[in-house]
Amino acid sequence: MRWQDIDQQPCSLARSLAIIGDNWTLLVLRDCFLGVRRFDDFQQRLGVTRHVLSDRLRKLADGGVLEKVAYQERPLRHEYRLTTMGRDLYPVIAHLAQWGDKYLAGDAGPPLVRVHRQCGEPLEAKLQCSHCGDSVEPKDIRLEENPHWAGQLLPTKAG
Amino acid sequence: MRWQDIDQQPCSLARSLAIIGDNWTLLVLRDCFLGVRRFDDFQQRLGVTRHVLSDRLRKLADGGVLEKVAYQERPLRHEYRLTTMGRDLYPVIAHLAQWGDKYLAGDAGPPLVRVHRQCGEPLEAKLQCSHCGDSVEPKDIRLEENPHWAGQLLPTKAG
DNA sequence: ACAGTTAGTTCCAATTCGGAACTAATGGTC
DNA sequence: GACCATTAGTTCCGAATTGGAACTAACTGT
Repeated sequence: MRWQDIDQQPCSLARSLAIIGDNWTLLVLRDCFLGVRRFDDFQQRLGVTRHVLSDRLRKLADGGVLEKVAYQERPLRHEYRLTTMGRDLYPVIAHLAQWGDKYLAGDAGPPLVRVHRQCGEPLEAKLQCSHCGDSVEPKDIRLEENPHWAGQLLPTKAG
Repeated sequence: MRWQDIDQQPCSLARSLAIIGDNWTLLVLRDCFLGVRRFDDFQQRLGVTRHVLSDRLRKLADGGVLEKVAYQERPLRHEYRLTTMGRDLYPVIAHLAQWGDKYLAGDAGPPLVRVHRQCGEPLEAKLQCSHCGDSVEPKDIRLEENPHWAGQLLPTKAG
């Protein structure tokens, strides 16, 4: 199977990765959350080649994560802004950065600290059930298959 | 800059992506959380080619996300198991799958529902501050640079 | 002796990437 | 008017990676 066909899978993770799972794409989104909006700014901060950046921005815009907005005419110029759909990816990025802070920081410690403005404390994100408020680990989750794909999604004991 | 050098960046997200940001890798981890452990099972479920799978499993093991454990000798066979570091990626996968459920599900709805065993309700993950308990959005976060990289990480207004 | 199992490795053509140069549309300066 | 600067890309080429298939290694069972 080719990676580009991964969005055909009946799996929400696979479909998400079809939009944001390419190399460089999550770093583009990191910079979006830092306020970067213009092509050359992305290119200089990331060091990615221009045609790869062009491809990734197009995929993000096609996927609805970013929107391309004209910020001037004569000459016509566009910038890229997060949509609501894009802003909803913030928890993914926050958890991934926190994981890197925990396991991959060097001697100087984490490069950035994310401070919660309202309470002034560094953010410590945990996976919590918003129904009961308890924190959630993998073993606390039971998966229920949508009957439409019954028996096709989960591995069997046989392998 | 080459993607393979991205782990040199002073950015926790970039360093995380150096381990788990390649195509297919997060789908390998999805299957790990479903209990898949063996090479051929990953290969058949994912449809990825064998040498790419081999490469990704090696990177995950080298990165400390999976450990390679012998489950028999004569002939020697290994399986891949999540480490604590690997299990700590569950929030990333849960949020990403939830995002796909919300924005990318087809007419039949999300393929899987993640039920919190303790309370019996479907998991609705939100980014929350574990200090004050409030839910957190991008605009609620202020970034503080580690002085070691002062002025080098965040974009300037000038671009 | 021969098929089956499991975890890979090897080979090749096709695709994608990294690096650099180039284009297009326009404004500002000498 | 000629020339440089800005911005967002596109084009070109050699190198690296991928997808697909076949092959290897080390056994077990019949």
